[in-house]
Amino acid sequence: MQHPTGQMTPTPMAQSRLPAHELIYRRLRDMVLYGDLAPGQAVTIQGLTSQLGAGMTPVREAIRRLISRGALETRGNRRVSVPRLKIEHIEEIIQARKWFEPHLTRRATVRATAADITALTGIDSALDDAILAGDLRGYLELNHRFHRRIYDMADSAILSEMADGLWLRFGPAMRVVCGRVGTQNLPDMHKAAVDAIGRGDADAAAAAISGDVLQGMQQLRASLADAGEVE
Amino acid sequence: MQHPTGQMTPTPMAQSRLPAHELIYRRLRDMVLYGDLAPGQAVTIQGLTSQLGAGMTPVREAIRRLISRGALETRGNRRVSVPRLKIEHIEEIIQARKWFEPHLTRRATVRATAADITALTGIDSALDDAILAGDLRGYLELNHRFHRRIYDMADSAILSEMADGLWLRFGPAMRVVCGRVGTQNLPDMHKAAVDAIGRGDADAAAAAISGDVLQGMQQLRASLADAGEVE
DNA sequence: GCGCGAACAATATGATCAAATTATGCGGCG
DNA sequence: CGCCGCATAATTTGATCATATTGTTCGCGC
Repeated sequence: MQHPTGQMTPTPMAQSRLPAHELIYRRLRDMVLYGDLAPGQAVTIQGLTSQLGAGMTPVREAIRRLISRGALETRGNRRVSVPRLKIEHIEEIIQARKWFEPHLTRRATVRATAADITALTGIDSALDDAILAGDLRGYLELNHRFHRRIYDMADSAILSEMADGLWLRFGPAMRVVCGRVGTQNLPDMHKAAVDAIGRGDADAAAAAISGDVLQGMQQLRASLADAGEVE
Repeated sequence: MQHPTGQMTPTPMAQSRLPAHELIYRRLRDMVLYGDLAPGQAVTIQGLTSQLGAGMTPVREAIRRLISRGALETRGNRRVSVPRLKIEHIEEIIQARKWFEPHLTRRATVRATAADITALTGIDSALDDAILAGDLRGYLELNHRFHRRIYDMADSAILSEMADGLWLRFGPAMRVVCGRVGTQNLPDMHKAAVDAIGRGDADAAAAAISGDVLQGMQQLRASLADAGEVE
């Protein structure tokens, strides 16, 4: 029962008794995560207060939290904007995910319940639909949800939070790249992963997830190397 | 009302005026990091406003940032306190550092300059003094500075930030443990590490740092396993 | 043991101040 | 006569605060 920082939304059944700064944070986080905010775009605090109809303080706190997680950055002295992902930062993210993802997948595999398997299968099925429909936003959201479900299964609060934080960094760039490439030839080794997890084969599951992640990250890197700038 | 009589920041040079929320954040972070706040201790926002002589908004933002990094937690619904490190969380931190530290050390080794070596040597020398003097706070601070200097040398903004964030989680517990054990028999494989970095021997450097970190973390785990509760 | 209310602490707002960016106007130079 | 650069004004935006509001805790009387 611990999501005090609120970077994870475990259940969609959220209590509406949550403070405003928490709600604002989640909305802003999702906007970053699923590409509603473009890389380089400025994020003004007063713009958000009017756009979201909220007061200044909750918005400020939400922005600070996003900055703290690397989802936003302060440029120059005070202005805040969505970071433009640099090539060396992608390298770092690749290195990190190359360790985090198989590690968490292994732990998830040995802890997986039947409910977990059906949940993963369901998410992946919905993800296929989104791909076929060309629903970019749906793809991004379901893909993230798939991986985060595995994080949750791993029962590693700290490591999951760290791995999840990486998504905030490549989210905006991912949106741009997918918008260019299209949703058709996106990596999807999810079925192999779910299968391996269901069999309890941690090695195979870790390999499948690693392959999935690596493929996606390398596509991101390649697309970003082409057009060094993404606006 | 309160005009800063001067920017007498101890070590850094002429730092242009940083916003209050940034200064408060750093002070609070250091308090967590070096054990001025005990695990489980409550952190009230109004207490800090009066203690630090600051307004509410900067304090709130600083606290949010610390929560976001796992340095503080919201207990129940609203109250904020320093987290009590649980044994399973230590396991996670150990796993993470077991990957982060050698990775960053390798990168640091191939990028090390002469200035880096002298800096590391200087920090480690001061650290020895602190140990001899039984200066616990000095030990904690210099030990952290030593490792963070290596992070900086690795030139990996994202990974460094993640690795550094882990310190916020075990900082308070580390203080308690060191207070019990004393500063004498604390791990210090720093000299071997600096030596290896100076030789450009990435493998040896990574091994030394790994040993140093593992030793410290295992001591932490052992001490915490003894007295499950730390007050 | 169980409400009830007082005290306390966090949440949220809008006002106010300060900084930075953009717009503007003036004079000199080509 | 028109263009450029610099200085200054205007506007936008961020930082901070005092205060009102809301929710939580805890002691007191029943």
